[in-house]
Amino acid sequence: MANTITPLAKGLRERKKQKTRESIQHEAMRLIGKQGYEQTTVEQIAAAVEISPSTFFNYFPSKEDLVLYDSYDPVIISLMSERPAGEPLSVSIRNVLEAMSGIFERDREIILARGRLWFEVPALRARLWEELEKAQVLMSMFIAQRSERDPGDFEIRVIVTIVVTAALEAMREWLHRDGKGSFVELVNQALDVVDAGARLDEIASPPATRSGSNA
Amino acid sequence: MANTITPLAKGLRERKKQKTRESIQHEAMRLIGKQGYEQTTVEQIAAAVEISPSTFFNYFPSKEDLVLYDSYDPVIISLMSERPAGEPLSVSIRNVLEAMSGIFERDREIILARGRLWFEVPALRARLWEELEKAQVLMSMFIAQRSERDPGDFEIRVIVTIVVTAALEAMREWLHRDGKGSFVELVNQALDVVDAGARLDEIASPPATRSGSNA
DNA sequence: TAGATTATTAGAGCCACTCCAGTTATACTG
DNA sequence: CAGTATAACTGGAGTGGCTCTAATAATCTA
Repeated sequence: MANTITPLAKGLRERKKQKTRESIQHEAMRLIGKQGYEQTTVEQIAAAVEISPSTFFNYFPSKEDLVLYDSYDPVIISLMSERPAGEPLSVSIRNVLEAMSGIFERDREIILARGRLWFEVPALRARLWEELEKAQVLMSMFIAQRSERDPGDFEIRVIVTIVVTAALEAMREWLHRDGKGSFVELVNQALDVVDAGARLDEIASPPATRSGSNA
Repeated sequence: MANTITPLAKGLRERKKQKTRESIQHEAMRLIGKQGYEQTTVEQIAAAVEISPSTFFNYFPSKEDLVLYDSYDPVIISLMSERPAGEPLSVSIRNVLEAMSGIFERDREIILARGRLWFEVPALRARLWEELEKAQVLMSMFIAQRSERDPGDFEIRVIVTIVVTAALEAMREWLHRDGKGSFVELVNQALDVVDAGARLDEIASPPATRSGSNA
């Protein structure tokens, strides 16, 4: 897929490298789309791109990274850093996503394909979490700065993790609906739940509570 | 570690199997504790228990399961199902954990050791998420039943994922503090954040901040 | 064009994990 | 208590992701 960011490569070396990188990803996605992730071996991908398997690992540290790698992060980070200081995280996310909804719509098909892989292939789902954790660390730093707290602050981390997983759940739902409808809207819905304190009764009518939570 | 649940094995076969299973886990934890997870091979573990590597995989589908496996789930499920219908999930969790705090204190050392592994070894952290997802499905079913909604309901899933990840973050914090202090209390703190709608300003006063964010 | 970098490669090797066929130990039946 | 069904255990061969290394080839710098 044509990359949004084409950093005007300098030397032949750089250009060639970038081309190889893209070739690998392209061929890999093609093969994986046809055969499935687990059924596609690194050897096959390497063969398709006409490089040696060794070289594959020069470009991607693992087969997983191949699928995980995307170019949205810098955009998100940049947008996030433009948000005003006092703003609650969930609001920031709403705004950032709103600003990105164009990109999402444009890349809908690709996001769909990759998203499906994420959730269907256990190895990838697992790795996805790793990536999200990195994102969370970043976000924690943002909020910490805004609020003059420590980036390692427990409450901040909780807030971040809540918001991120809510968004992820929205992604899952979106995939579940086969990419029909607006992803951004689903995230907003998920964030509504967050804002409501994750209580069902704030959303629907509560059933007859014989409650009496002791302790 | 002596299992809480000793189901009064019937035949010799069953008893022997259980003993082997425990041996494997015991020896494995010993080796891992001494050498680290990645440095400990299945072959070594098998050798220590005097079984063949093939047999290892008869007992545990993967090396990861070895560390992940625990016996709290049934307890939690049972306690959860006793919670009254209208109760918000975060409240249920608070109560369930309160009821389990005795167990947590008793098994403190083991939980600490395993917890550290979870978060330090990437492969395990990844698998942990898989397990948590299963737990989330279960919880969704509980709430769905209570609230007469569909178990696949988007909002329910969001609520569940929020609460679970908040609790997990509490676990991380607890480990970060080397197991000092009460785990249950940390979970409560995390759930406070959930209840407050994941907003910092509900917790602390918003600062003046010179914001910084340029771009 | 010479020399320093950097990319590419084959090959050997590690380890988790699978599959299979043969053996051995327990359980059940008459 | 023998005989057979059943399930556990085993070695061995194989796969695939991934690492390391040492040699070679391509590109860049001067």
